[in-house]
Amino acid sequence: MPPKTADQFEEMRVNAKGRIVTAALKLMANNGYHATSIAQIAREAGVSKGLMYNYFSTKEGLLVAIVDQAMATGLEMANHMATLPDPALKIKFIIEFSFQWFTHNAEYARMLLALSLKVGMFPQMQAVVEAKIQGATTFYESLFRDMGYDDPLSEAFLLGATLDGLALQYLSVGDKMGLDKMKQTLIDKYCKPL
Amino acid sequence: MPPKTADQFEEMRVNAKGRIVTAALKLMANNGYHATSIAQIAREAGVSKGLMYNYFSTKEGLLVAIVDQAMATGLEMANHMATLPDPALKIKFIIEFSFQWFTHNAEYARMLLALSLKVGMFPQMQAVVEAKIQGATTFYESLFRDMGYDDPLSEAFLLGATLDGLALQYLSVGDKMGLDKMKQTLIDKYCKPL
Amino acid sequence: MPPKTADQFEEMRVNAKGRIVTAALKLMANNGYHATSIAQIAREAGVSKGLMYNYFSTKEGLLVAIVDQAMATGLEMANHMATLPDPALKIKFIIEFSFQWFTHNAEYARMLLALSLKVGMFPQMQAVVEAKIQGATTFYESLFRDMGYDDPLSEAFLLGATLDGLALQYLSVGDKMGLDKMKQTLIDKYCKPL
Amino acid sequence: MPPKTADQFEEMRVNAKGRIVTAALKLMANNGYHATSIAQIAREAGVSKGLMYNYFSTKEGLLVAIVDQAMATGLEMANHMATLPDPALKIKFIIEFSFQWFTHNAEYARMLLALSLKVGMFPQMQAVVEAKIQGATTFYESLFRDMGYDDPLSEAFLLGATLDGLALQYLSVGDKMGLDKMKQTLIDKYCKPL
DNA sequence: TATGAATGAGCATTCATTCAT
DNA sequence: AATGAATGAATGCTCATTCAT
Repeated sequence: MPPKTADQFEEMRVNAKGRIVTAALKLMANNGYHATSIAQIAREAGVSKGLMYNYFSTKEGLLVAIVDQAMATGLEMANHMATLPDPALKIKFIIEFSFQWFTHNAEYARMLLALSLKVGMFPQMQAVVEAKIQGATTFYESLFRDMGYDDPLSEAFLLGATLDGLALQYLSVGDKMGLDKMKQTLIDKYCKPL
Repeated sequence: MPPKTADQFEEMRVNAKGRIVTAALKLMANNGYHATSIAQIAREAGVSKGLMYNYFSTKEGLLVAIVDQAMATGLEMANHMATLPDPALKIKFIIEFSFQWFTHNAEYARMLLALSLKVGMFPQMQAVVEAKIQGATTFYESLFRDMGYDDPLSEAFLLGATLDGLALQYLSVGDKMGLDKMKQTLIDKYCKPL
Repeated sequence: MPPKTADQFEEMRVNAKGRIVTAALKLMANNGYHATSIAQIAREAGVSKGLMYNYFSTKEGLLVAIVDQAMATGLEMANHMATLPDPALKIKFIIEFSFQWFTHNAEYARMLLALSLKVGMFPQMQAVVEAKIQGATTFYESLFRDMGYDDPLSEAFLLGATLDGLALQYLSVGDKMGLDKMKQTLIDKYCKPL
Repeated sequence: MPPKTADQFEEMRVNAKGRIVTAALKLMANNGYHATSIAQIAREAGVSKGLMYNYFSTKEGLLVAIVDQAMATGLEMANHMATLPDPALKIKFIIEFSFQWFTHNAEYARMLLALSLKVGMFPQMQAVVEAKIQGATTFYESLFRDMGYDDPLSEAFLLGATLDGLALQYLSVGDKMGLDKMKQTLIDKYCKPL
């Protein structure tokens, strides 16, 4: 047996850690944070319960890692959006992407929304989340400015809040409002030339 | 004939029940429903765990009592609104009342928002909440119709979602957005003649 | 053994103690001792929980009272049997009465049988039960002697055990054995002239 | 690869599981299923409450394990019996073994008897127990058929019931009946040529 | 790095019993 | 003799976390 290189160990570590995060993400997205036990995650990841505590000191630590991973989704959206030619299309894309996302990742969205209400309890997360919102808002603002809005910052906040609120209502009472029509109304509102 | 009078018993009941509800409200608002245990509530209320089950058959039953109490706030708003002369003023009042309410009852609002994300877990509550939302939406719709909006139902949903979303963001990251300005923007948007 | 007078029955109905015992008997017979709560008994008897402790110092005390009452059933059988002309008919009657009783008072029988297995835990009851068995056995023995059996005492024990055993099996797995046929077999065995 | 070897883990499991079953058996036999708490069993086994749920998913599961173990005793009897040359001897052996068993395993027998009265409450067990009884009865029937009885099935049931009934009486009031004589009477009854 | 047996505090709920009146 | 609010210990069960190896 040749001695393992530091690289190999590192790769294993990353592997196990990655498998754990992936498993936790999947389970928590489907069932929520409280309803997902460490034992389930370990089983899903094909790893022992004990090992999880080598990488994450608590269940909450795992949660933070998951939220980090969730940010990747935002990135994906941003990348695609960069290819679109004008601000109206970009906003249209944001709206459509949001609806698509929270309807197709309902439990995940539910978890993140619930989490955001407890954000004060997780100081580590607070900063990350705030930076994210800040970034998004600044970007939305620039879009609204390009479109010639009077108060692009307020519009940016409002659009963000409205999308969050729609997700919230969808997740609590389902599609009572006619989501497709709602989406169209929103697009009409924001993407027409002023 | 009874060794304690009916009045005495009634007083005891009202007293104890009130203490329990108050304690439960305070704790659940601060920590959430799941993170609040029956034992904590009993301790805070200065009452034995067992007694709670004289008044509420389950933990969920206690929750329902609290939410019912919350509904009273909505009634208060509705009653005041009825005295206002025209739809634009009514909508203005709704917006102002909402901002006022979620900033001055932050922990309460946090609880209700978090709860709405778990509403599927509380079958007893689902129906009550949905009926309430339905009623409010219908009323908002009539206001927008009176104001001559093309699609008053969609506008009603949108306003509700936006207010929820603003509360959500306020509760998670605080007043990063300039709530007062936001409120004005919203009022301008909705209460001007078309 | 005079029959109960109408006065005695009336008194029981009016009398709180009587109502409690009657209620306890009914509930425990239907649902068993453990599954019957003091609160249920009080409700059924139309009496407060507190009052029950004026008459019975514990739930077990109530149990003893019930078993006493159960003895009345045995008396009823004895009285009827006394009118029958010969030992074979008496034994036939005992057998038929037993089958009739444990099939029509299944939960009551279940409770008494279960109780007899715990008899050591209720010293008060032990003596009563033993006296009862002793009396019955002596009587059975005299019947078998009259019928000319070699070892009437053993036959008496055996018949008692067999009837208990049949009740036990009926109560645990139901009528897998064909109770009617079983009864006939038993009658043929014991009531034919030797 | 594992840091404790599989063998080590296996040994721990067997050890702990055995201690739990032993403790549960002792306590339930003495006090009954309902009167024995998980906490008591854990204390008696020198194990934490939580650990019990590594091995038995519910209290009833533990019960099933105990009853399964009891079934082994029946097997022992069956195996020995198979070596006997003729049906009369086999029946004699069954009778002697039964007496031997319930007098020397009194508390165990008490538990199983009490349990059989509650079998409806344990759906898992119902089927197992019924299958076992069915098998035994069929076998007894074949013995009585070989001995030329008219109605071997009824005789099989009757013998089973009588043995159960004798155990019941022995366990509730002790050896008032002269068990040795009783055994002889029973053997005389069943094992003589017709 | 990795295991999984073991822990123990915690959970919601039940119920026989007490007690001030 | 009678009430029923109040108690508190107990129940079966869960699960994040620890630890010897």
